[in-house]
Amino acid sequence: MTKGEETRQFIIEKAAPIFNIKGIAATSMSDIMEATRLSKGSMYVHFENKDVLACAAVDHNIKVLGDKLLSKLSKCKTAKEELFTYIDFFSNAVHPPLTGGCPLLNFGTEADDTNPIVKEKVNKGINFNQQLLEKSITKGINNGEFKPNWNAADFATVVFAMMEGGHLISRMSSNNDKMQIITKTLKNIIEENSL
Amino acid sequence: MTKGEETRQFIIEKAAPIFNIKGIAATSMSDIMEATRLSKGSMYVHFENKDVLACAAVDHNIKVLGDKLLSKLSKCKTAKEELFTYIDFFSNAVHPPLTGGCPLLNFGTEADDTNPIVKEKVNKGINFNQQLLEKSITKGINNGEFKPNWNAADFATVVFAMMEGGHLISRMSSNNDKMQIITKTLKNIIEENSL
DNA sequence: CTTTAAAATGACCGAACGGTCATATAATGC
DNA sequence: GCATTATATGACCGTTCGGTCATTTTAAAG
Repeated sequence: MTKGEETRQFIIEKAAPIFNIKGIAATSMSDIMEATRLSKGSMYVHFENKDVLACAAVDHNIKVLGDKLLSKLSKCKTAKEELFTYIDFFSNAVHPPLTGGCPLLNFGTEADDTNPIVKEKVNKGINFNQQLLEKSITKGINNGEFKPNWNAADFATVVFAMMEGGHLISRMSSNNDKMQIITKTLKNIIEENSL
Repeated sequence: MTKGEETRQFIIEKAAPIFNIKGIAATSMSDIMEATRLSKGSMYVHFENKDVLACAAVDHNIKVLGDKLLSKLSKCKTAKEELFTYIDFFSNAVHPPLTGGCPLLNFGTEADDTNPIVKEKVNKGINFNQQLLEKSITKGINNGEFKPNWNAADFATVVFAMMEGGHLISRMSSNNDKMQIITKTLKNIIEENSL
């Protein structure tokens, strides 16, 4: 990795949590300068403008979160274990895997009506999550862990939606109680569909 | 209502959808000037600064949405009707009741780590929704519509979380299919708990 | 109608914004 | 070690930001 690539990566890593916490619009290039201790000119050597940097930061946040999740999932043996691991991974909304909370929720709501590029990145991230869940369920059905008539795609959507909704509720109240109701409910449904 | 109060209200009504669509940070006073066709000085007669106007716009968005919902709910006879009406009211995320989507989601994620006042407004809005749902369920249990062992508070949380999560998914994909899975699932659970 | 207070105006302010560029420095290939 | 290219710097630019204020216009009260 050349010096330039190293610096570019360094900027992204410093910028990513700031964008996730403050949002794209509310984050200034000065914020990134302060965090990286780099000059303004240097930032523009590696990113042609703020939008490009913001996009790179969005990508990085989503990727880091996905990698952490995949790392946990790779240690699972059964499909049920995978689903429980997924739920547990996101179960603490007050102290979530990424500072600032879920980037799909944060960037998604901000980009919604204003930034189609970021919106599409978030959409892909959501689909990735749902497909992960669906694969685990299908795997569990195929190997006899789960009831064969369970609708994998539908439950994948339900899990993702409930976790994101619970995330919102618990972050707004700075209290994880409601998120625990969500995780408990989801785990009960999984148990009901286990053989 | 005096002229001043009228103008203040007029500004709020014009500003509210802009804040809901663009977010607080990305909305400028110039945006509001353009929408209201009022001078900058006039804005500051009625609002001491942008934060105060933004708070008023957040309040207004949440109130308008709540009023629309309560209006629909007031026409319901049974508890089950109330729950179905709640779900149907939010069932179209691509063309939601408020332009820009759910203000609790929009302002909540933006305010999360940066604006404790707005965050608390959103928190109150979430609690209001959950309590509405819980009351309907409790009412249905008490009048024999629903199974007596149904956990009203828990299901209220589940409904709200799933609707918000479904809202996010469907808005990011600009497609309501996933939201329909959510509503179908919720209605099924309600039917299962009906007597 | 007159008086007085409230509301509306737009020029103006300093600060912060995103972005540029000549210059200086450091890394890289020969 | 030298030449060349890539990277880093910070002063600088035009624009927009949130916000102020003297002045004018309008509404409200007597």
